[in-house]
Amino acid sequence: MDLIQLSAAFKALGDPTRLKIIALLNQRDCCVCELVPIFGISQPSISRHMSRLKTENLIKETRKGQWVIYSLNRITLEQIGISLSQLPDCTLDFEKLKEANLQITCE
Amino acid sequence: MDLIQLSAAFKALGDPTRLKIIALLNQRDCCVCELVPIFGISQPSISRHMSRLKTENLIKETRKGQWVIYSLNRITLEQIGISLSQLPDCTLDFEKLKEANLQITCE
DNA sequence: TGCTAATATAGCAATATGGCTATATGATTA
DNA sequence: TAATCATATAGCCATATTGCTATATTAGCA
Repeated sequence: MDLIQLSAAFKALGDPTRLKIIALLNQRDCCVCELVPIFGISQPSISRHMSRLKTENLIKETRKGQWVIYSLNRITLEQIGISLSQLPDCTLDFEKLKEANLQITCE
Repeated sequence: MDLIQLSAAFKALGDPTRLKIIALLNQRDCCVCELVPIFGISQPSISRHMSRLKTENLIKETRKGQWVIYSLNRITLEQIGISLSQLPDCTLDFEKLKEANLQITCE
């Protein structure tokens, strides 16, 4: 997971409503019509949040009759945690800085 | 760390520039004037990103003469990782749903 | 087939975000 | 004290976000 993907995932988690949806799905699968009364916002708003979370691969959906059951994609959530503790190496950036003589060496 | 705080932290990490700043600071402390040439964006833009990261307690600053040395607040970063793997309990929300007879029980 | 329920999409408005330039502030040095 | 370097803040603009309502789509049932 590179920095661009990771920042996009964080952005998706960076909304109180979406993060709580993740917390709810962590407990059990839900459909949109259950989330609407929990949050007290409109059905289309919830639907769009789900779409956003799905784009970032944070959730999966299964149709069950007239309902769409959303469930947490725990693998992605785990990967995010791992990526956060294993941030990429930026040595190249620091080397370029040194070459350009822009590195600060105070003391 | 509650969901509101956590989502704010994720929002701060949810920008490619800020996340890379975090990755850079993970390697070594930096001042603003080193980050400017790395990103190729204006000094005020970097400064504002730092301010945002500081607000979310993700970084610390120390003045060293004319420079402000920014360093990673590893404790906060760790807490975020922990919070992500220990999402809060939402039993109450599900109970309210049940009371209101809005819980879906397909099959 | 026609009606209803659940979900998704389109389009709008208010607000937030992230870039910029200009300028202020703080510290060092001539 | 005046000039300079590093950083921060203010204000502007373009774009993204998040809510809404109206409407389309999809599935189940009389």
